[in-house]
Amino acid sequence: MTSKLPPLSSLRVFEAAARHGSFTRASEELGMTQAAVSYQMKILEERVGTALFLRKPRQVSLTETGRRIAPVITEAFELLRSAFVMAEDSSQRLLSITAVTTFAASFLAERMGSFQIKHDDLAVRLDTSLPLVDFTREEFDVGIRSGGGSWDGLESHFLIPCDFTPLVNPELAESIGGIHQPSDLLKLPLVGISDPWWRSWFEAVGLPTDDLKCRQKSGMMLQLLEARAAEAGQGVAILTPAFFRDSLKRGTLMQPFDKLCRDEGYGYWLAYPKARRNVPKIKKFREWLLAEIKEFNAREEVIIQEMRDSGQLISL
Amino acid sequence: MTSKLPPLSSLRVFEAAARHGSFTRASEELGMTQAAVSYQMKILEERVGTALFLRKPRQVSLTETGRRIAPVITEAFELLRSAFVMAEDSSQRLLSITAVTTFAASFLAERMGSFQIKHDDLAVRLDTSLPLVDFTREEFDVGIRSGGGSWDGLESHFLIPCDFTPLVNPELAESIGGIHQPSDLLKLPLVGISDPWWRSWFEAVGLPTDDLKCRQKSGMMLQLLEARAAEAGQGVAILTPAFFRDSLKRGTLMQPFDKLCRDEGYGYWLAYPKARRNVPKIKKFREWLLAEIKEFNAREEVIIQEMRDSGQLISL
DNA sequence: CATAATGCATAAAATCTCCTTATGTATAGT
DNA sequence: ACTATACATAAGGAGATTTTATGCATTATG
Repeated sequence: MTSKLPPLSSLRVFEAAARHGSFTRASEELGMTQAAVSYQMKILEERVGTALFLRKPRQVSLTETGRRIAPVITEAFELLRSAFVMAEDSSQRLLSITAVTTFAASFLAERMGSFQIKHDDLAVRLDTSLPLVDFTREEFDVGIRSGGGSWDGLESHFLIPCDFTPLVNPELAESIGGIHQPSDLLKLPLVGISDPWWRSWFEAVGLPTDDLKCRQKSGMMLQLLEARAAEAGQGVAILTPAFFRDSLKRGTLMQPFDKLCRDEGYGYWLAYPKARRNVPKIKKFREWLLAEIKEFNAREEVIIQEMRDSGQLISL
Repeated sequence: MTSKLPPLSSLRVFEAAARHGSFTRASEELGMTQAAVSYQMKILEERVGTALFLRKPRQVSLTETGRRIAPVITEAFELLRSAFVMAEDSSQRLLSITAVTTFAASFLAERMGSFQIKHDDLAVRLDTSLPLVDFTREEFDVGIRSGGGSWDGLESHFLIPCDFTPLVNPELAESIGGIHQPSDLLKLPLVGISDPWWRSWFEAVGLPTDDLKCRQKSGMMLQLLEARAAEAGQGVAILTPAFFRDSLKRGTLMQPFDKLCRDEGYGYWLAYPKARRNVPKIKKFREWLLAEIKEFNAREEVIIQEMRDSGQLISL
């Protein structure tokens, strides 16, 4: 039923040759030699079983059959071309981001606007529902992940480290007469008590951790919930303060100590398939994001310095 | 301007894979291995810069982009296919014959009708204006030529030999008291006096040929004119009697002697490009023509025998 | 729940296609 | 006649495509 097509390469050559009425001219357009065009046309004619060109003295001209199919072939190739213009267009117009919730909510949410303004030709889809996207299975362009930053087939750029320190609602802190040393924290409920970050942090400040049971998974995914709980005064949470500058500034959260712990080697990363590193929309996003991160880090330094200077942070 | 197309072979594969939603199924349709399909899709996606399929557990599905271009690609391929169906159709529907005038006028003219009836799906173009067609330069399917039967790149089938003998208008013959021996012919004007056939024939019957000047070219092309002249009583012509059975039967021409000369190895041939021997319309024509020739030869034998028997032919 | 079957990916090796180079032929223009 | 143009052809090689063989993940089955 599906009548077999002639070699497609010969069709492309035919299309050009028919359009120019000249093998030489066609070869120039296609960037190949005249001999190659001649060869391809021979192949094609043999395959079709009919002459498509008449070899006149110093030129070729289409036969009846050739004249009949030429416009159809040309149209078909124009369709193909248009398909790929479409493909580029459509695939360039939508940037799909999958990001871990915390990062999306605290970092991206307030900054995507600037990206949209800068690249108003790009629509953005930001999805936080999937934990660790496999780019070959899900249709995303880039991902923001937490982890070690080394994934198979993926290019990754370090964004920010997983720093953490206890944050607490100031009123809650006041209710126990303020927090002056780490052990004061134990007077309050610990939000996310099974988060391994707690153990790390307590160990780092020299407190016993025997009665802390750690869950397997890091609480990074849950930071947002824990932060809300802490803001609501339900206890102390162990969080990445950089993500909660707003709350810290507003005063719904405070950071008692300057002691930050860090998951060494772990952090937030931008990641995308290596092979697609030069796709324009990905390039645009990468450049924008890394610039934002740079600015973000610079600001963090300033803020932390200010907090130290103003005595808001108890240095341990 | 002409945005470069991805490898066309990969497009064909994509078209099938998209249609089936399965690499394995596509590979079956295309008669290649599943690995090849997988490879081609990888190539294509790299080239386009976007995933076209999502690799789900036990199946693949089109991405947004893939879904967008798939129907366009399919349409393009359908166009291509249709072009070649058209090509076959159109090239199969018209049979172009180039034939030497004599053969066309005397043999084909009265028989083409039977061919048309037998193959009423075929239109026929019969052209006698070109002497020795080069099939690479002129758009003909088959040719009927006279000559040795060995042409470069052409398949050829012997049709009938170049027999010749003098023919004359019976009334003209009567005007000199009838023709009883070859030398009687000399009493009449010889039409086409410079035709080399005259020399051959006179030599064959033992008459001196000193005063005959021969032209280079055989008169085969001119037989028709000479025949008309002879019929009109303007002289004796040297002709292929098989071509003039009508006139002989009607009595506008008569053949005085049974002595036929023959250009050995020369004759009328059916010829066409070797490569096209299996093209249906050519096959049809060949088979029809060879059958007609067979029948024609059988009839000739009968006619000649009858003429001998009835004493119309003087045996030399 | 273990096992088989299905569907795709990948690596290595074998082909095979297609292109180039080099040359030949025919023709048109000078 | 001579030169330039346009196409054809042959040989050789580079590269693309395909196959084979295998692995992996998932679904279906006993």
